[in-house]
Amino acid sequence: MLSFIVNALTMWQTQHMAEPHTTTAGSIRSRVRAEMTEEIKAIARRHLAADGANLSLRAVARDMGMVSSALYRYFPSRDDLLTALILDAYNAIADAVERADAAVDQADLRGRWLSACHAIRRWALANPSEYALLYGTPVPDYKAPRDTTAAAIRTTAVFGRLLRDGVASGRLAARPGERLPRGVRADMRRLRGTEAFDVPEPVLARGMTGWVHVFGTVSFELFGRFNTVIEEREAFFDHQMRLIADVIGF
Amino acid sequence: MLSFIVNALTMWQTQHMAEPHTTTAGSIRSRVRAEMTEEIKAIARRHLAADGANLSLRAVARDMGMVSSALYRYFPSRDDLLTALILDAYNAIADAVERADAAVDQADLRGRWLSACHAIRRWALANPSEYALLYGTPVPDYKAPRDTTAAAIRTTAVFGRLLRDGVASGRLAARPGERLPRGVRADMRRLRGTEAFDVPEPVLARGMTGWVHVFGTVSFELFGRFNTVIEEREAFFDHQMRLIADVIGF
DNA sequence: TCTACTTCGAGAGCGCCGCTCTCTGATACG
DNA sequence: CGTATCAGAGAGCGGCGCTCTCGAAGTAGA
Repeated sequence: MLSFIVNALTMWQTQHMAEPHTTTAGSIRSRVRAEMTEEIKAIARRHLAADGANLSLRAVARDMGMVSSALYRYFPSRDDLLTALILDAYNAIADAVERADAAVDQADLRGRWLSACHAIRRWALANPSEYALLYGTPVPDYKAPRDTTAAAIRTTAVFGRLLRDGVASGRLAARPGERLPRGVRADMRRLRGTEAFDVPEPVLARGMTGWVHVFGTVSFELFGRFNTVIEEREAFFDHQMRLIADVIGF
Repeated sequence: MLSFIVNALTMWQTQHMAEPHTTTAGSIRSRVRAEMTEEIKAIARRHLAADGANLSLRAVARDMGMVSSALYRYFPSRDDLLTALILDAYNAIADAVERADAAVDQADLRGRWLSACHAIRRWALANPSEYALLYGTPVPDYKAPRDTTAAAIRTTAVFGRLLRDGVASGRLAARPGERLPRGVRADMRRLRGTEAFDVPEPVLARGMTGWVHVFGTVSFELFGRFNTVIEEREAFFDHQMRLIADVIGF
């Protein structure tokens, strides 16, 4: 089906043969290959949105106008295609959250927190199947490759920066008499080793409450726990996030 | 395979023929049928625990020593088998939570809250696949039958009773100046219509923070978000639930 | 007790699925 | 220009959910 792209690029190459070194032959193949890969992912995303997590390679291949075995030239297995989608999704939600955070006056910690939280919810509602891929039930024995965890941390790092900015501005600090249980304290201390989360242990612990609560609330809404319970979901979400902002100290 | 049960029961019936009315012939069939149904569910649960949510009817049938089509005498489809498992699981976790709540001095609201929360986490850790079935990504176009929602509410009703007992004892009340956004207030007022949740709107709203946070924390742990982040998970969970107890007012 | 009816399991088969292997024709390159 | 590389097609494997038909066995009523 997409052979017209190949043909077009081949014609393009032929027309420009007089100018060598602008593009090697190899890079043409790889460009076509990259475009095909992107189109496969785009179609796969459409199927994901339509049919939920039961992504069928054969259905994607049909939509591409190719036979299923041909897809294996681009992704060695269904899991690898899913991994690619997951990686893209992690980066997409991180982009959204980073943008939302940056759109607010950097001194307004509470505003940045709320903006970031709503960005997560909006992205999740707009891309429910992809959100479920990231934050829902993990696929049975799917082992997340290293790249995905690196992309996953981008979103949480935004919250880490919020905490650090809060500490830097004096807004956030360990409260007098605030003590953490030994085990919690040990984990928080270890996490401080990561530069993005280098804040006093009690502050970090409160931040994790927020981290859990944002995604917990979004997942509850998306996974249907609010059906027949909460009607005004954006209002409820906003209220919850403000309440947690108070807990954190924003 | 299980024809030995049929045979045994038939023999039993033959031996007791002198005493009519103790068991009608029809009830023998239905007893065997009930035992078969239970065994199918038991095997299905084992498969669920082993292979995750990709439950295969054919595999269950193989373990039962029957051909796959025979299973359809007991469950009209794979979804119906899953529904049965879900229903059982809702009741199992509700049993655990109710027991945990009842095990603590009824006047000790904070203790009851913590006991119930830990019961949820313990049950989830002991039955991860079933927990995922209940609180994880919903199956694409699986429509939860009415029975399941009735069973699902048993667990949340425990938290409702906690709130009501708190209000009755004077421990919980709307705080001076505490106001809810219009949308949230409307939802809370509607929910008060359910007897189990008839507490002042602001108290109910705080209770829902707890509801979301318990399951949010458990899901995060179970779905792997704490990997390489939280090592001391029980301590972290306990800390989180105590923090939320403060928020609620327990 | 004999007969009509119900129930159950087996078997074959349908159209899906992920995945593999082999073959062919087009492209890239020395 | 010949050779090596690569993309796609096609056939096929075993597994899946599910349907239909058939015969054997159990049940119930005269």
